[in-house]
Amino acid sequence: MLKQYITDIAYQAIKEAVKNNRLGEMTLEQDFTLNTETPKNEEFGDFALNVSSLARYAKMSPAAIAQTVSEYINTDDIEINTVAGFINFKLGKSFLNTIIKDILNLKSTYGSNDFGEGQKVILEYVSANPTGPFHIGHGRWAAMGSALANLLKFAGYDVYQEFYINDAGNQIKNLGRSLHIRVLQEMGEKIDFPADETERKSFYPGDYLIPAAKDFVKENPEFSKSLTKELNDEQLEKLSSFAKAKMLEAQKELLKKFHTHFDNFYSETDLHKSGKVEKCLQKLEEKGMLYEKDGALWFKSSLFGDDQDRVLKKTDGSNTYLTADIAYHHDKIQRGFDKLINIWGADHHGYVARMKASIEALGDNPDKLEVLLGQLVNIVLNGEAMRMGKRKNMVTLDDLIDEVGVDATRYWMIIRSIDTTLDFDIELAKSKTDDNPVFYVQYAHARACSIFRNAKTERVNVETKEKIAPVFEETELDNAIMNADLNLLWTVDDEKSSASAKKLILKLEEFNFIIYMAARNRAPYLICKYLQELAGCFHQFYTFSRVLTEDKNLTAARLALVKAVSTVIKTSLDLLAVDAPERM
RNA sequence: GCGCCUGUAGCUCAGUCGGAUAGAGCGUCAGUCUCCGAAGCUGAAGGUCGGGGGUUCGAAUCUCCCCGGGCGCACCA
Repeated sequence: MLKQYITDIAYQAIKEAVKNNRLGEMTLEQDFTLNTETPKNEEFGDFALNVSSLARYAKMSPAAIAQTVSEYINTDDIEINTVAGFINFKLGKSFLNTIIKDILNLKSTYGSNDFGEGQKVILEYVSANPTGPFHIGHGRWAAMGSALANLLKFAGYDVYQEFYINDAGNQIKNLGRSLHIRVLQEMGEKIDFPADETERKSFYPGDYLIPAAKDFVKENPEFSKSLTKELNDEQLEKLSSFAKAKMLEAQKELLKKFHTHFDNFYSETDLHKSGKVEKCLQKLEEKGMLYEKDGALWFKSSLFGDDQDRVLKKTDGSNTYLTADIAYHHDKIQRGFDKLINIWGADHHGYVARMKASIEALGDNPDKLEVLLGQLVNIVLNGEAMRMGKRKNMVTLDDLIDEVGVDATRYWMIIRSIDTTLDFDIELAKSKTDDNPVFYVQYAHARACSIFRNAKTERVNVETKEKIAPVFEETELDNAIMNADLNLLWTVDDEKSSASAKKLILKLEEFNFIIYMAARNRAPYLICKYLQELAGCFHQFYTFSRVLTEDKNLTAARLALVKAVSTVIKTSLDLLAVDAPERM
């Protein structure tokens, strides 16, 4: 990427200057970092390097350092000037043309890099209980997780996506007992969920079990008839596993619809059956990490930075949720992953310390686990925020998607940094106006595509009814673009046209840096931000530069730029798994 | 009380892990379609970066103390 290129040039110059004793007391052993940035004010140049950080070593004024270093920079086609402690670089046309050529040649791989060095990453997200439909929060993790997976792959990681099914424990029994009530209702019995608030909490009274009950009765008529208000273990087991399978199936279907792909669904029940949980306990025991107290088995997690020790085996002999989770994460490491990245809701942040503690206790590096804590989602309806999680007005993800569509839902779920609470404004996400960044970006892509359509099809002048011949035959269009003389972009004597073209090309180049930053910070929202800026630059270019003209050569040059733009928009939207429409 | 996140323009948010005059979108106001999609573009107004100390050449950014908001502190999952 160009930023790196500039930084390298500057580093070489500093080296030369030091060798010639021009930088005061500066030596090369000194620990300094150079940071090339894009200036806020574009009049300064295309890139800027701040050398103030060298002042303390050189014992010279930043301005003098900038001046001296700039004398040792020699490159073709870059203009250099210094202001105070800054060295400013202005790129020549050859650089700009090369950027377009690169994009046209690299196509959908433009922007990718090997930052991840092929590290094997297991990315775990959503991991919901199979006890009901997803709520809106799950939607944020699903959108963000799948976008992050795409992004990390693009940045050179080897990513494996996994969904941990929390299908063990009491909640599954509660689900079975809830289905039981719905089945009895189906059979015509007058029965309902307990009215008492606390008792009701161990049931799932949502309507979504009604269709499941209908299916159950259809598939198990005799069994259903034999059911009474009292359940034996065998019956409960049958009901529970039926409901669980139904819920899981619905969840999988929705994930698919939501462009979220998992390589594997990992069942907690299977984990228990495999004996891995017991094995993991043994391992902890052997390492002296366990002790008994008050009839329970405890893990010395406080040795590794946790606030307090944690119970792994309850007094009744059963394992806690944590026990299975420890075994699960241990298993991930055993499967050979270098990096365990989890997306958890902020309400689980207390678990990070104990999870890391368990990894360390089992003899691995706790830094292998990276937990991304996502702040929660509020639904904003008519300008009023509704807390999610309140059972009454819980909006399911399915409802939300039906209301605003997959694309807009995904985009809005990704648009904010994971650290901030997301206000999801339903009306705004639905709106097909310029308030809505999704449409702004998609429109830019559609507009670019429409230029290509027009370039090769006959049009009619609305005013004169005259036919306008296509600029290029379909067969020659691609060739014309690939072989365009890009210097023509700069020969027109229209200040605004060339300025907007240059700004646009530099924005295209910035994509490399954005991918690097977004991957490094695990921050897919940066792609949204970038897309909006890129779309803005393109719209501006479009207003100042007519693409389809009678000058075939100029048209080809501008089409090449438009092609580069649509390529990068498409690549970016693909990373977000949001559609890039050719017309809207 | 302890822990994590957070407070930046009227609103929603950026701010590249200490650097140039703090940015963008929306909203407001003023312009802009005989021509490739006006779902667009141009311009203007708008901020003592929650408050106060500290660190240094330099702080929205680091540190400490207050104030406000969200989430969590189970032998539930």
